[in-house]
Amino acid sequence: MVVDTLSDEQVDLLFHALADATRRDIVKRAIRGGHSVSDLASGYAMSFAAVQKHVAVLERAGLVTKTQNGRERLVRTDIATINQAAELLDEIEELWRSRVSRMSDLLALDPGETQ
Amino acid sequence: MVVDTLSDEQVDLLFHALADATRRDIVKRAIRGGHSVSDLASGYAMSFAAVQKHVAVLERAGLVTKTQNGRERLVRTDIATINQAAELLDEIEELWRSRVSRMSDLLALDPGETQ
DNA sequence: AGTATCTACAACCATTTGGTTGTACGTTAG
DNA sequence: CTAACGTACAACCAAATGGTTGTAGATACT
Repeated sequence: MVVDTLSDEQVDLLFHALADATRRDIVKRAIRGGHSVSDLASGYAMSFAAVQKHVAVLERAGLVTKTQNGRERLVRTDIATINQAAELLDEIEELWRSRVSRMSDLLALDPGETQ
Repeated sequence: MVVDTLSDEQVDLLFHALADATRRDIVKRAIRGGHSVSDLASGYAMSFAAVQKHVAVLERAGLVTKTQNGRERLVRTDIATINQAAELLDEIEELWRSRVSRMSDLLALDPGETQ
């Protein structure tokens, strides 16, 4: 179930791509696929080229893929990459769970703070 | 179980804070707590001030908190914020699941590709 | 008291980001 | 063929990032 060993640089690209509201919106809109870049661009108050750059950032991060369809490029979200990002956070939570369960930590915590 | 309604700006801060290997490492090291800023700084090949800035970025994102202890500031990871980030990605995955389950999508997918 | 340690913060700098406009090229429609 | 559309990419610009050094204030040690 663990897909990982993304490099630090790849993880940087991943989270950086997600750190922008427009890009997160594009990811959601591209889940169904079938949206061209200009189709996506029409939904935002910025130039086509700006949206094109956002899509490129998402593409570099592996969050979307583009497939040519005539003169358009159809954008589709790669849900597996979203899943990898979620797993990275799960790993941190797992680390938290395992470390907090040590006796020394439990003794230092208030009774209600263990969960 | 849903904790959300983080603003777009807060989500930006969250993912941006996670988009740096040094900061992700600090988050992991600060899970147990008890590390001062200079303690953390000694582990990286950069100045104290640089690490201090990284901690400030994490603090603004709500990923760590600092508590004064004499002349030091002890840094501790706020696991709830990590959880919020994970939930944001889960929401996207949920969106994917719900949309992909529409008939029009199912018809276009290979039998084994629906899960 | 005097010194060393930990932190905060300002100033500075090179690079990256996120936006713009303009140009060029492939593809579709008349 | 010509015109319109969708895309790619370069050049440019202001602002943010990620690093540095230097200065100053609190706290602890002897």
